[in-house]
Amino acid sequence: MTMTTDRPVRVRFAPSPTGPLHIGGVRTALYNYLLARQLGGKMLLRIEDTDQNRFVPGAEEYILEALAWCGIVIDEGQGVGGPHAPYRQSERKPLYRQYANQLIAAGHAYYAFDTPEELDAMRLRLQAAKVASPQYNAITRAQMRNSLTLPDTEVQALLAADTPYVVRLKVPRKEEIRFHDLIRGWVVVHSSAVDDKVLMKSDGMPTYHLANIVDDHLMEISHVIRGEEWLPSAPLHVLLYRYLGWESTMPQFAHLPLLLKPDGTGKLSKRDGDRLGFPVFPLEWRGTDAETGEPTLSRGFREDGYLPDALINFLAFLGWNPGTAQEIFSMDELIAAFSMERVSKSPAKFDQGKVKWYNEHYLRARPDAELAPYLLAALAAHGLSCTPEKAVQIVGVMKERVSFPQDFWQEAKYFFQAPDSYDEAVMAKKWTPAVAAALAEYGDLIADYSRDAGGEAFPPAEDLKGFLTTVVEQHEMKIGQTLQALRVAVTGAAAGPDLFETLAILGPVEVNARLKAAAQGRS
RNA sequence: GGUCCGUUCGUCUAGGGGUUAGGACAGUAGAUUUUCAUUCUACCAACAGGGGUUCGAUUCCCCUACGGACUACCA
Repeated sequence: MTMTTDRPVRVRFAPSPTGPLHIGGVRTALYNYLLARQLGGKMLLRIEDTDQNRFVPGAEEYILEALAWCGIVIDEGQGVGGPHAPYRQSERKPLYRQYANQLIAAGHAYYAFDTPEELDAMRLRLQAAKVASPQYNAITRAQMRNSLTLPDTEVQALLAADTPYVVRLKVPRKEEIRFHDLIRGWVVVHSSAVDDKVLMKSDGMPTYHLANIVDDHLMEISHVIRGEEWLPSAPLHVLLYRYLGWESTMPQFAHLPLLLKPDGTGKLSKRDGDRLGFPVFPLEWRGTDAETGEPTLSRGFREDGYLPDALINFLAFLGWNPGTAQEIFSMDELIAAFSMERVSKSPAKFDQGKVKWYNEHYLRARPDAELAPYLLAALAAHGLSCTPEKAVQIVGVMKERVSFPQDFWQEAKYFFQAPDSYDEAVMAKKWTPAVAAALAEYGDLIADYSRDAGGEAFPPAEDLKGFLTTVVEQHEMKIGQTLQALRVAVTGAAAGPDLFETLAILGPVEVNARLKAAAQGRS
């Protein structure tokens, strides 16, 4: 088998625009991209839209946007251009015919005139006869209406009469087909298990199999990295390369393990996301239900608050690992560390908990200034605003305690709105008359301090703590007795970031006002 | 049904003929934080089963079981 290792590395991601890009597709694109970058090769994007019936408007744009959001950069192909344009197979339609003809001329393909009804009948007949694998193949084609069984004159007449036909590959009856897979090693399949696949459909469009091989060859693809669902048809593709005379430049294959549902078994599907409450698409998708025609909304990782770095890091580890203890990888680090040899053979279940963990990690690692816009946006949506500086401060103290950027608003609400209710369990226990008195004095003290500075002073957290210590000592109490009550009176909640940091952000005047409001409500 | 692929803690996985079978997530416990979260520490937890080969197999081979993909004029 030929291993064309010395030619330029060119990989491709070749999705069908039949809907939003699935998260498994994103991983396939990612592995392609990592390999291309690592080896200094090119990453192509080709749109495989040979099925006119399944075309979904907007899907192609979605794919482009999703890849861009993930940081997967396309070097050549749809949306970018390049020397092999067009990169949309529907626009390459005229190109495929000659290869089908070449195959027919060489005796490796033939015309088949069977109607769908005849094909159904054939399958029914074979099933009834308990044939192991009912298919159009070396044996059954002898009973069908094709250019192998019909006299030449009749074939010509049918063709001349524009009778609908397909072109099928003439798969040899007894032959062992071997090919090497980068992940699985040698795979051997007997040709009797491969059927005479349709290469050209009656509408004149090639099927996936023909178009894929022709384009991969023309576009000089060096590695075909795709999902495991393609493994069964790989022997067919090998045959195609051989019969087309391209075996010496046949790409290397790598069939990636599937992504499974988190519960139970089976391939991760669109429905699992809705069922289990997590996205399976990178971006939100507005589609229509295939059966009811109702508009549907599928959530996306982006809209759910996942950071692209986190998603990518997580996805990279679903089926691959560096063999070291390192778990956190930037895209550049992934590029450097990736290797197809370390991709596992077995499928992986999608782990919701782990993505969340990655997201929390990346959220905390992100500079406050980059997180602040999320808070600012939520504020604007609620008709509120604050200075960018304050937003930076708030996300700074909050990011340790949230999983997603959208949580900032929920968690930080009390920085913008005085509490309208208080944690009663804590208040009942901690808001004693003595504590109330001390806190009232504390509020006045810091407010006065601030007023002396023109109402503008925002003392640092340690000063605020110092004031409280002083007041509390005068009341012959311990500071610990007052802390919980102070927090709840000011924020309404029993838990939150460092109390004095919180007070520092709020400012003395506001703190005092809230303290008084809380006291009033309880007197 | 047939063909092909797969099978290590609940999950993602490392490892590999002789190991206390390692890490991460989750879970549990503790420490820190006079809060919660973070962080840190500890604990819990696995080689699908049966045959070989071998001094020795979780590792290599075979079988079984289980799981998955494919089996369209869809990709």
